Amino acid sequence: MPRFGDPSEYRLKIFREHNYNRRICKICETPFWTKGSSEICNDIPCTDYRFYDIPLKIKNLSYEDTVRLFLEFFEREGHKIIDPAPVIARWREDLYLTIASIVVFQPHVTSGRVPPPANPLVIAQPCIRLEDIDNVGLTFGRHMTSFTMGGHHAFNYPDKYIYWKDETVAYAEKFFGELIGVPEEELTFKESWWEGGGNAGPSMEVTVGGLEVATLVFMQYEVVDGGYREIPMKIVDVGYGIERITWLTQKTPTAFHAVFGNDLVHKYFKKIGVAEPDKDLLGLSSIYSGKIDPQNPRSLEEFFNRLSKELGRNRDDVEKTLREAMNVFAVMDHVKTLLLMLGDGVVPSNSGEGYLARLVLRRALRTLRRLRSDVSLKELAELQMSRWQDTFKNIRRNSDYIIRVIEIEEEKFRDIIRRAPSIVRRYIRGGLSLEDLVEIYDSHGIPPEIVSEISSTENIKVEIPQNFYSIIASRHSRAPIKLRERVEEDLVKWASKYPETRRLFHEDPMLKTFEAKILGVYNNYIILDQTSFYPLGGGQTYDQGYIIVGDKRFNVVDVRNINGVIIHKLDREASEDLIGERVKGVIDWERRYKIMRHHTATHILMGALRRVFGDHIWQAGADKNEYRGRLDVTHYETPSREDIKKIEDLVNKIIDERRKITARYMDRYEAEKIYGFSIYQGGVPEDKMIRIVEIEDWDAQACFGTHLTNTGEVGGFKIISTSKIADGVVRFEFVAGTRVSEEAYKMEKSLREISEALNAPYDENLVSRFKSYIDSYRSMRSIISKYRSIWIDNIVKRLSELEKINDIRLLILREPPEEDVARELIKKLSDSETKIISMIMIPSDRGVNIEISLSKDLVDKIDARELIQELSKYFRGRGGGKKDHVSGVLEGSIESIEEKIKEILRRIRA
RNA sequence: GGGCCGGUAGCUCAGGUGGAAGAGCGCUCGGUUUGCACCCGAGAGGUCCCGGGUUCAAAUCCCGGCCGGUCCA
Repeated sequence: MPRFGDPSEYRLKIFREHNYNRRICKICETPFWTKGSSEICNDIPCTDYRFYDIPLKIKNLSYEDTVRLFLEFFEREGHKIIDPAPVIARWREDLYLTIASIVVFQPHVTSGRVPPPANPLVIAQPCIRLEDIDNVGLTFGRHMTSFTMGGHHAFNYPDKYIYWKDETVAYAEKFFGELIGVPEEELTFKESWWEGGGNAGPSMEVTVGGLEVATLVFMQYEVVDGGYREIPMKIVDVGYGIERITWLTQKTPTAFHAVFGNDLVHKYFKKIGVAEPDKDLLGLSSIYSGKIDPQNPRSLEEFFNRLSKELGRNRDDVEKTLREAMNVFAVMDHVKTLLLMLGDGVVPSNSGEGYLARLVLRRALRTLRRLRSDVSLKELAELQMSRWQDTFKNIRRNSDYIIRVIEIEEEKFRDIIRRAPSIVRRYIRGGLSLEDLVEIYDSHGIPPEIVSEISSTENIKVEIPQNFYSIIASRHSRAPIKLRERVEEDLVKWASKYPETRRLFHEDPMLKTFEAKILGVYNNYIILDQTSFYPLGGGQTYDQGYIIVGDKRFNVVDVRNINGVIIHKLDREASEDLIGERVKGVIDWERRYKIMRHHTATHILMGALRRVFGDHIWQAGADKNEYRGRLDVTHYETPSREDIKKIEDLVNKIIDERRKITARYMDRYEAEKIYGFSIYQGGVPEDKMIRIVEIEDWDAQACFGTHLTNTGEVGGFKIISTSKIADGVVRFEFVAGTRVSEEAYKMEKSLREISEALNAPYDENLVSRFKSYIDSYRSMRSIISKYRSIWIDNIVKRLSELEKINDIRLLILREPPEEDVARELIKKLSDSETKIISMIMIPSDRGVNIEISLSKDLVDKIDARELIQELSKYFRGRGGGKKDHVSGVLEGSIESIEEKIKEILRRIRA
């Protein structure tokens, strides 16, 4: 696959007209375009950070200033400003995080199915990328896990051209040259190639004094079988690095100083308890930091060497100071990313997007531990919340939730650390192998550095391989994320030949019977021109019922939706002759109505949960059938009894208020604007017009399902169970309408059974009656234990009366009332007495269960195992045990076994 | 969604090659002692997560399930 596009892709008119020269970098051999005379590409690592020396017109932009400058510039240039989307890509099936501004428009716009909200447009989109999380800090802010991509996009349709490469380069020239004031010879366009998400195209990296400030991508191919095919829509996908530009204009030592503010950086060092590097060290570090390549540990060594040499300082002191500072920067970065994620409602979890939040959080906690800081993450988060809450509204809006969740997660991490020593010790058997290390991390989440700390107290040294985390990664198989259910391919192919089915169930959700025409037949599947049968989808199960054709009746057993064509599965094969026939359809209305009640109840519940718990409640799965509704949501703890009562009361209140329910098609961008992204609870339709189901002033969701006309029709609501199905995901199961009565009956039945078993009347006294039974049960137990000791005393008192054989007393407990007590007794006797053999014999359906115990002094003379062996020879039994205690089963009477054992004992001396 | 680890006394956990259910802390009682994890002695407390299987015998081995933890996507 070619790394670069054809050179002609980059030979633009604008470069020729504006007198740019194409050069090849002497160091990295990358082609680039410049008006200057430099023979190197002006990008790191071929150069140091030279941008500190480049004079600009605009100075000291804050992050917020840069965003405004960028948006307003492109607005003046005819772009419409679009509000940013959440950092959690809830509209994407294949992605958890918004990793670039173009993600906001995928896949619905880029696929051509939905027009963009404006064209061209500009957006300042906060993004999160975790691939380089290990590099954060090391590079002084070149890498950050969260950043804002200043995107300007133009979507060129075959019949509608907006603009392409020349205009894009011209914008960059104007923005960086005229507006920011970068001298023209300092602006460099490096030729490059971009690929991602199945698309590809030439790109150009805009660099200033070693800093890459923008990437201009021209999406024009799709990757097919390792080759490239031109796509009909050509997309300008440009990202300006808002943080980089902020850094460029402020010329602070690190991007963190520029973006977070010097004040916050100072506070972080102070709170964490790490000394800030002095001005000389930091100043020089920043210039050389461009040479650091995190993939190459030696580049870091060289960086420290170079610094200490030029400053004439101790090499190790320099390294220690800077490494600590790098860690502080990493914590700053992680906390900001965490605020953005939590602000958008992610709940930390052991799976899904919640895991990514936990990953960032745990890494911050580990870094703080490495710095030996005892500051709480919560405090550090609060510091940053005041920095960001005006810029990112969701951080302010959900601040209580953010703090609460950080507290909970910190506690969980502390738990792991607290438990770590005993877990690690479990693995230590003379040493710890790599396999042990991997398992400790993989199964218990304890990182090797903590293992090493713990094992060193036991004088065990642990070697941690450099590539530890890639070893972990390689142990895990890669499973595709969020796989969709598949319908058989031949069905899809068949269905695609037919027009979309008219959806009578949407036009009138209360329609019970309908007439239609058969359009297609395929085995036992048929397609109609219109139908009232609801197909499986949106977490609502399909309808059942029957259709009548002439004098034949077919039961409908399954209904599916294939791209708008609804296929009905019948209980038997239908003939193709039926095509064109009129049919009457009848849906199982009782069933459907129950399903609708559960579906509408789900929406009411969703609204209630978001009000009781907060904006972090998102649907993680749902299922509604005629028997019950099930809703899985993201939440950090299982709801208490009080919470559940509150939720039930709230839902029932909404039911009693008879709120209006409306379903209508809306422009998706308008819907997003009015209701927010929370309309996408059950997935995202890839259409311009989306169906919004709204419960008046309570809940609005993009939903395909059938709903009641007002909430009163739900009739009633009861949660029947809640459970935690994964960390951070809570499942609610509930019933609505007439099903509430059925559930109540089930509970009543249990209570009645209890009352019958107690022989007590089924009335309000049942509970106290039950409690008194429990009390008498307890007193019985204590009485029994008294009788037990009487029984034991009796036996002990008569020990002297026992028959002696060869001076050995023989105690036989025949069918004792309690086997366990008898066993306990013979064990105690064997401990306290001498010259005694105690036995238990209990008849069973297989013979006699026998147990023999020897007092300690007899063990030298007699082996209990030999005893049982010998007995089993006579009585066809089996048994074994230890030399002072055996058990087994023998076929014979208790008396005959007793005689035999006496005989054996008499023989012993002989 | 997948992999791995775990579930034993109120708590933290041991036991795990099948053979009589354990420790520390906590609790109760008695003794000792005016002080910050006092000491000594005695005692109570168990569905060894649940269900099935193998076996004379299962906390232990096998299968299924439930619950928790963790890592990866």
